[in-house]
Amino acid sequence: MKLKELAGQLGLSQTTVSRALNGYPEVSAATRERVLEAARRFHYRPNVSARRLATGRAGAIGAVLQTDRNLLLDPHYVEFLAGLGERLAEDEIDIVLSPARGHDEIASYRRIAAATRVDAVILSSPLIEDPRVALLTELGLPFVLHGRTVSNRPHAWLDIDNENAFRHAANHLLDLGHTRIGLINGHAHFTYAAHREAGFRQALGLRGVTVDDRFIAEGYMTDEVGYRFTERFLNERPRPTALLVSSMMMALGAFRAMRSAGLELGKDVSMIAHDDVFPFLSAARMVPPVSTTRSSIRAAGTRVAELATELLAGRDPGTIHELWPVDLVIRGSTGPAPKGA
Amino acid sequence: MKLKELAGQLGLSQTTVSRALNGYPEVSAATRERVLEAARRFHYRPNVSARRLATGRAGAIGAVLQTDRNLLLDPHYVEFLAGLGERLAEDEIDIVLSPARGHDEIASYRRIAAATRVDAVILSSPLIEDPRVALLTELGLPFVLHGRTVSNRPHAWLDIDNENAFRHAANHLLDLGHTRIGLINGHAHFTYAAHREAGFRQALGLRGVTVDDRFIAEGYMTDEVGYRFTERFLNERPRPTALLVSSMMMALGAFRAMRSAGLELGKDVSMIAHDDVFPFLSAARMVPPVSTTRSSIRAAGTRVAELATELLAGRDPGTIHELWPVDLVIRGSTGPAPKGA
DNA sequence: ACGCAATTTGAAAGCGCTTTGAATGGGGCG
DNA sequence: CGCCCCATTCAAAGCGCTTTCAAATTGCGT
Repeated sequence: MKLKELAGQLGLSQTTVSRALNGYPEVSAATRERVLEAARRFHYRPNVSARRLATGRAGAIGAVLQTDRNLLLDPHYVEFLAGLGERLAEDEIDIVLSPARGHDEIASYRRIAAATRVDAVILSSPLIEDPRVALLTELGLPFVLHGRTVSNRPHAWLDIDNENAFRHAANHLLDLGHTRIGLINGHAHFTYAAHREAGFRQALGLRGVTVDDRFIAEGYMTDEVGYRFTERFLNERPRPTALLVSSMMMALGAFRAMRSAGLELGKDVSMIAHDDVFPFLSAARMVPPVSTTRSSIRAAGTRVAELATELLAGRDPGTIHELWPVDLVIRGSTGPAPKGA
Repeated sequence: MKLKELAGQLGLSQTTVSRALNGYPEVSAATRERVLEAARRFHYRPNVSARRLATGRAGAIGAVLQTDRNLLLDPHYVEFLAGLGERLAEDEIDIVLSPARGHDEIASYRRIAAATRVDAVILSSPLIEDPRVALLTELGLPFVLHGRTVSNRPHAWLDIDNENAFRHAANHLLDLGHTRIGLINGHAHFTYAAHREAGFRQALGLRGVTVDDRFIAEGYMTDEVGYRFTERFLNERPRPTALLVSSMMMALGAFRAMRSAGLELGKDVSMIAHDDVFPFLSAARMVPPVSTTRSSIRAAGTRVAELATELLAGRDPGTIHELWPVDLVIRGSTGPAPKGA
């Protein structure tokens, strides 16, 4: 069933039917209702390619899938994509995935821009200085950045306030009397990791607590890495009495490492982890429940989708900046620093 | 630069230029070369939407992203997507991602079929009896299944020989004198997990070794789950002397659990894990190197992409069946059963 | 009643490509 | 030398939708 046929059935012109379907105002309410009803009845579905050709829009947004690094980081990325995709689906916008090997990532973006198959792209996990912003600006390909990076080009971004989140978390631990606090972080070249470390250091610095570099570690945000770093930290003497952890994945490993070492979470060692709110991984339901800095990465994806839509509607990227506050949720995994530790 | 302009520049008709560009035979070699050169020089890029409209093809293949279950299974899925996408990219075919909550997965496929935005879809991680095959057959949406399921509808699939893989692996352990062998598997409703268990049971059965159900476990294929099951197994008395593990992710956890228990891999406990060949997770480089049943899931993605292309070219889905043999790679993690265990 | 503006509808011209069917020119053959 | 066939090329007709511009209808004030 194509538009022409539908129009024929209704005894109307394609023009009117098209307008009725797309919500243009110059159609009478009665006609619109009639058209919508008929469209439903005949299961009319506009042909996307035709629409795209006529409007000059691809109706799709691109995302690059790094295929040779960080695959273990995926749960975070996929969760973000889930939020992004769910929101875009409402507007009938596709999300098209371009796999790219890390080394020719730049080439990938060039290809995407040249291919004109997407109206915009989403950038994730930016580095502290990320060349992609300049590149896409030059290519004229609209984009929304999830995270932040230094750049003098005005561009759209949404980020969570990692620095404050970890500052607050560290402060909370300091308030509880902890002074030997470890940080298990993502790779330091990522902005979010740098921000978290900065917040952490500032909190300690303001209280005159020296940061012990042996207790700062960075790596892939996986269970295993969490385990290894925690194990290493706990073998130091004196060992840290509290841990700040960048991901719930890592926290799982950290938790097991403590148990292996015969230490009790929330008593012998306190922990606050960053919680991206995975549906299958509830910090609240763990035993003990884990204190977290919490911010739904899926919600961020949803919002980024909206921002992308606004961008395509013509909004100036330079005006699109959102910095989300992060909740600090205190639960059983944090307790006063043990006395004689 | 559009086709018409390019044709104008060359003093040729659109027809000829289009044919030259798309490799049709009725263009003289000289003309073709001239056209290709000009296209390059003017950075000509065909408009995808126009081409899609004219050919009636979406130029895209769909993949559904389960957003509320199995996200931890993602590394496997994403690795598969990477292979799929890389191959499809060569043919300028997009991969579009449709996020779907598990409960309305069926609705998602209906929506995808109705929207006509993709020419085919890829099905992953099939259940033993998977309703999607019947659904898509009825909807008339071509698809390729990665894995297998019972269905009387002829359909295209590619799978690895999980049953034989685990039979061989189990046989190898039996040859080494192991009789108490544990199986740490993916969820049993997935076909691949069922096949692996079947292969495992057959091998033991043929040697008259009874399978101890306490040593069979299934769960998400993550590090953590591997750790927990292994820990549980090792606490039994007598404990298993060997383990068959469905994923390298799980194997990492299993390995740590052994270490925690003071046991040495390859001596006190042997292990063979299934290796999907993640670029960042090399079984060969571990200490000790891990024996594996090996089959690159990325390569499978690549091949599925090719099969999908053939499907779209008109090949009968009923003729597309590929069952890949799986290598058994023996390394240091397997050794003779300990004497007095 | 009449004229004018506002409302509603329609015809037709694209959007940029593919593909059908026809035209052109040159070469081989009798 | 004339004819037929093949290799090339082209003009034009779509593909299914959006959108411009014009036409038809309605409503209103005077």
